[in-house]
Amino acid sequence: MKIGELANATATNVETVRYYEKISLLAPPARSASNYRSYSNEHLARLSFIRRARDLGFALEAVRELLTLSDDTGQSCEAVDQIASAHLAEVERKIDDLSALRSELTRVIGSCRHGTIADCKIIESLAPTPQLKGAAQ
Amino acid sequence: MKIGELANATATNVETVRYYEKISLLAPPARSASNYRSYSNEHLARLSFIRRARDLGFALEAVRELLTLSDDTGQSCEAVDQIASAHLAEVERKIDDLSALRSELTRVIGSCRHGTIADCKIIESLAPTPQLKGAAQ
DNA sequence: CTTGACCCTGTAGTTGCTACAGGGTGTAGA
DNA sequence: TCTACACCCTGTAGCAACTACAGGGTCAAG
Repeated sequence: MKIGELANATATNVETVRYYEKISLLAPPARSASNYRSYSNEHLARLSFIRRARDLGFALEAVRELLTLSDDTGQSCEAVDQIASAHLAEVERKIDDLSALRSELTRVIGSCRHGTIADCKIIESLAPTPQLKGAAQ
Repeated sequence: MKIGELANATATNVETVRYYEKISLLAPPARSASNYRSYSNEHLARLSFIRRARDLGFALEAVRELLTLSDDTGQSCEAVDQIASAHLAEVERKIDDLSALRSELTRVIGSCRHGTIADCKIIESLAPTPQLKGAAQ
């Protein structure tokens, strides 16, 4: 199949497919007489795997490792579990960070009395020790 | 004060300070005889504002707008409120996305029976229609 | 007078794409 | 047959927000 069909089948951008080939995440396919890329079902399966992993938020380097591991069917899946767990931990860390951010933003926005900038509690909470402004250097 | 002192006072990287100057977020300071940057307290206040806004997750372009607005003390703070609220909405969207991701990852990892890759539920949940593998192209 | 900490400019790297520019190919309709 | 159009090719530059050099200069202490 041609690159456009593959891209379509996996909801991927054509440029992204070529990018994956460039960084050796996807093997270079055969070429037609007119130099068009010609993909096999193996390529389709591989790209689908990549897409699914990306949808789960895995970094490209993690996807690369997962792909390698998935080929080594006899090995224990400990390494896979480890990559996924590390990723989950990272996701949880981000959620915690963003939740703290949300609280703070909600608080700051909630204090806004919708007056002028001079009285704006949002600006105030950003401006540190405003009395310094214009002071000697 | 010199760039190192300013950086220290605001928990910022020296390179980041120069970067902010380059993108015109921070005004170019005076220079010493030996061409060292020499910052005023105004610069300190400005950079502290930037840092605080960045800590709250505002994009640099949003910070730029907030800085401009903060100088216009007579104006209504509606625009400020709007920027902050839009940012909060974005943060909430990200939290939702990550929460969904967490659920899915937890489910996938939880199904792992710690056997071989061939039986690995994590790999399986990434691999789409695995029976296609190696099929004709 | 040398060592070390600091400062300077400018450029390239990071992640994961996306968007051209400037070409070639293939097919369907007038 | 011509031509329009959708698709394909390579290569490079751009995005956010820094970070990390390379290859220099400055300054104070010992």
